[in-house]
Amino acid sequence: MARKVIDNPNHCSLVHAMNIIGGKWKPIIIYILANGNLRFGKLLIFIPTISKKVLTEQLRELEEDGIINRERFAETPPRVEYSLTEVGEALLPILRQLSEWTAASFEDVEFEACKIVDV
Amino acid sequence: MARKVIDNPNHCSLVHAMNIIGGKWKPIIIYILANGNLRFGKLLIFIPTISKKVLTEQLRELEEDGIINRERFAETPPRVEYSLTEVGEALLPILRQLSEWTAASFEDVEFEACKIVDV
DNA sequence: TGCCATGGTTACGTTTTTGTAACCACAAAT
DNA sequence: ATTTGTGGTTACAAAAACGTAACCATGGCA
Repeated sequence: MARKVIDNPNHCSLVHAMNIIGGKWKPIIIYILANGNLRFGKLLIFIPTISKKVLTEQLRELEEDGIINRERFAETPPRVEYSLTEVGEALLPILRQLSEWTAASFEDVEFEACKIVDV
Repeated sequence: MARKVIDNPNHCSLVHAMNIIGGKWKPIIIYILANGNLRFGKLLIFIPTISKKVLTEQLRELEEDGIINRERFAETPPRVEYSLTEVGEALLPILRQLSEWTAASFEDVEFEACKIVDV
């Protein structure tokens, strides 16, 4: 299935950035992976409202863009672990600032409420 | 028309941020308004691929979220000027970092190619 | 009197994104 | 021999976003 991105004739870096992290789920995936490697199944549990299909799609695109690594182990049942690349890690301080900006600018928003819990 | 936002039961600040700036056009609108107040018609020219309808929608939502101001002058034909609020201005350094991150991480992306030209 | 420009709105249709549910391959355990 | 668990894929349907073209109100101007 061909991937759709925003038309970006000027190669604008902001448009490019939004193509990479601008999906409904991608910032959340990145932020969750910031806490360490995670298997596909765990990601599904951490993001309870995402569907298998969409999670797969988002992970593939993030991998294609060099934001995350995908490591498949030769086991059965299969085990696959996702982790941030260096490029992906470099995004974290910016996402954190975005969170801080929201928390500071809007009431009823707590900083970092997307917290990781044990599953 | 009811506005659709991502379900955010935990009030996660990152999800909230993406609800506000995560659209296809919103970061671009914000970045363009960073250069000064602009009338509706000029915005349409600066973003040649957006439609009237969608621009109106995006501006209304940004206004509702306190990111931009809308000033209507009592003239005919009508004149309406859009500008960033303080909250919107606070977003600019973050968007700039996002641009820099993209430019540094990906080839064929120039920093700040979304430049303002005279119209 | 009629026409113009601005900043919209509306109805409608198309495209894109997201969701649902069923299915599959593999090997290990029962 | 059958079941189990993981990490998917596939066909299909629903929802959301986006685009197009027509329309409108206002007052100034010819």
